[in-house]
Amino acid sequence: MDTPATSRDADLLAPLTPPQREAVTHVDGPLLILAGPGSGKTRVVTHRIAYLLRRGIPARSIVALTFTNKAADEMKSRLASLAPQQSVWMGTFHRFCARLLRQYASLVGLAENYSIYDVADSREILKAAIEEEGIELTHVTPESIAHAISWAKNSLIGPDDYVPSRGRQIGGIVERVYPKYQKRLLAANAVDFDDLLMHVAALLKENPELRQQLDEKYRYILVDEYQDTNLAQYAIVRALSIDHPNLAVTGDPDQSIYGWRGANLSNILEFEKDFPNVKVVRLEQNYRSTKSILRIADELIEHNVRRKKKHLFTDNPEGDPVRLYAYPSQRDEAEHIAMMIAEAIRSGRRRPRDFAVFYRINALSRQFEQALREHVIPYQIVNGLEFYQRKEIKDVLAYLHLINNPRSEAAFLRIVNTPPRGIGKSTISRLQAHAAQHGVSLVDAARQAGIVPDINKKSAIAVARFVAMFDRVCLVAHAPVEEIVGTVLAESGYREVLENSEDEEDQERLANVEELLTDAREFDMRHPGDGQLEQFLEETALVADTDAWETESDKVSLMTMHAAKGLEFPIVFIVACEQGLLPHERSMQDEEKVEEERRLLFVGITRAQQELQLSYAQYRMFRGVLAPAIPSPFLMELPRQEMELSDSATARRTTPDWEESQLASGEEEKGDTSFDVAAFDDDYSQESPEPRRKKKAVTKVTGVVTAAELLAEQENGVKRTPPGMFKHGMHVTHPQYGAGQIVALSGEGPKRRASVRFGDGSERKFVLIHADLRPAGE
DNA sequence: TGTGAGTTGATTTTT
DNA sequence: TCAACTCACA
Repeated sequence: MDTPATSRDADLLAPLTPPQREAVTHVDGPLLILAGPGSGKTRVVTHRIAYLLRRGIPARSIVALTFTNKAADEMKSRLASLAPQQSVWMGTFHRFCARLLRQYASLVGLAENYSIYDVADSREILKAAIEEEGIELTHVTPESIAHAISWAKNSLIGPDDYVPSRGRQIGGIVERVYPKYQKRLLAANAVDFDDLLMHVAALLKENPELRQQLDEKYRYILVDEYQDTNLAQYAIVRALSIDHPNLAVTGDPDQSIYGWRGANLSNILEFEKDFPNVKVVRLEQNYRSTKSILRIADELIEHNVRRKKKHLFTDNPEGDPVRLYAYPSQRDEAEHIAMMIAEAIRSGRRRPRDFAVFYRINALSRQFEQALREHVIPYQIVNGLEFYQRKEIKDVLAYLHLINNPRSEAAFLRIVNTPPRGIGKSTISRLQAHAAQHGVSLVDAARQAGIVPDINKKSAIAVARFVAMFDRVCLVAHAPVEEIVGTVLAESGYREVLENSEDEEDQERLANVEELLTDAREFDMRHPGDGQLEQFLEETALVADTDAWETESDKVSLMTMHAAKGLEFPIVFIVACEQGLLPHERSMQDEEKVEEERRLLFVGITRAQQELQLSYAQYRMFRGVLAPAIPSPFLMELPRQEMELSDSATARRTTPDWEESQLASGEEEKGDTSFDVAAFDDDYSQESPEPRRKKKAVTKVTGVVTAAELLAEQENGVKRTPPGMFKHGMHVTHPQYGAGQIVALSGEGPKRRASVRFGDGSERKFVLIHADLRPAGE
């Protein structure tokens, strides 16, 4: 098969560097491409597929597996321009498995019309399983049980093989709940996300002939983001590459950020051991970022131990120094960034789409949304309540799910009384009991509602009406999807309820439901012919939030660093680089997790092409409490001497600014943020130069004065309001700052502290027994 | 059975 | 902060 490259291939190979070319022209045998950020990985993969096709390998023998739909789409469109008319299967692991499972469902105890449950559906089933076992959750949450089960599935540990690790309370619970949960899923003819992988892995393991057949069918397999594969994915790919080990994987251990989802870094670190005669290609030249950005990234990631060393380099220009900014508060952070963006756009230097703001957790997006709105800058958020997660959409889809798979427990529970039709909680649990007792589905139990004990006549009639309605919509099960959705909306009364509602939100819901109709229509056009309901449901189940991101629109992008993987932007702001957030508090105990957090920041940094700013706030409101923030320890690992720091006083100081600012964050007695805003004087604080300058002066004094103030207070016999008097939301006055309102209280006794927001928008913390803070009007 | 007020409790990342 | 859950009442 391996014919050498010819001059015919010049168009394909000419634009490539030698290492890239080496990877592209590798045809048979395992191939490991270690691709640093911005090293042209997608280009290599697509060019290689085009090259394989030119060598006469049929398109149907090639499969490209990606992590996200977005990545698959990107690959598809790139390949389309290289090798038009050729349809190579590209998609996510989950989609690939869903498709296989459709075909071989019976081998794992499912019917081919199985449902794919999303996280919310799965959670409902899990709760039911927990209840069934009669477990009182005291120290564990359904969340943690779900995580343990997910972990087990990704590690290919079935419900009957689960052995709890000793000493952990949760283990025993999982051991009991996992089999019940799995039984329920099978009874409902449903799978969760993890099952898609686990079932297929089991399928391949237990059916050698089928494995061989599929190995033969998919002779050339490419896996993108290999560093993020888990054991199940590894097993699947491995099983399909025994007779034809033409497995090409690309990845970067330094960009592995899904350990919490079971990704196993060993998969890539030990690829060379797993597959003999591996061809290894390293792509280390970066075409994306400036030298200064790349150096920052490199220095940071050097602090990780568990990695393959590599040296990133670029021919790109040096570029501006990376900025490291400290802000007094999150509000200042958002405001300043929005202002810089607004300014760059107004001057015509930049367009909104040139900018991206990254944060660790979605909850941090609000400040930035608000600030961008105030500056009338268009933006898009990758996350939020994604379309298919909205209640009204899930409701309507649940009808479709139940039509497609009448055994689905989650779908039944969701719609049986949506919209309200007089079927209450007790009736439903009686139906559930009846279903469990007689081993029938909930729909069938509902059919027998008349004979179920304890269900009164009124309720039984309501249930009968529901069943009749369900049977009516089932009549159109094989119609085009748009027609099914239309019938559901009409027959269920869902549309009527929304139309007659006064609630404005319901009008929005109605619009969303109409949008779903449009979706269905588009789907029908793409899939002519009837009976496509199942495929429509599969598509909707496997789309992710990140897929909604619009590449083309001219907007500022807001997203988590996880969502940013695989993207690039001219200017990037990474915000809230604070301990507890980055690294996240749940990762701080474990050095391996800290390394993953470091990689996450590495991913964020390496998205930037021309400019990068890292920032943190000294006070942050989180979960409704204002607390001092400590800069992320990762920031201290960066070469700060070559970065632009926001604190202009730094140069004058002999002590490193760092320790001091940390100290300041912890020392509330100063009564101020002790933040040097001098660096902002030019652009930022112009809107209100007076309060700012005053604040700066105050900073210098209060730190020293607190004690003296206390002394003076004693001498003068000034009466302080007792700390106990202060209440949340109370209006207060301060001799220096004027009128304000208490936004948070913390601590007890002499340490009792209050956060006060003043008229100028600033927030300050006071130790109440020290500060001359009085209730307003006294 | 449905609704609304009030309380509590928990807060990451995503196919 | 905010969503989920409880509980009382219509």
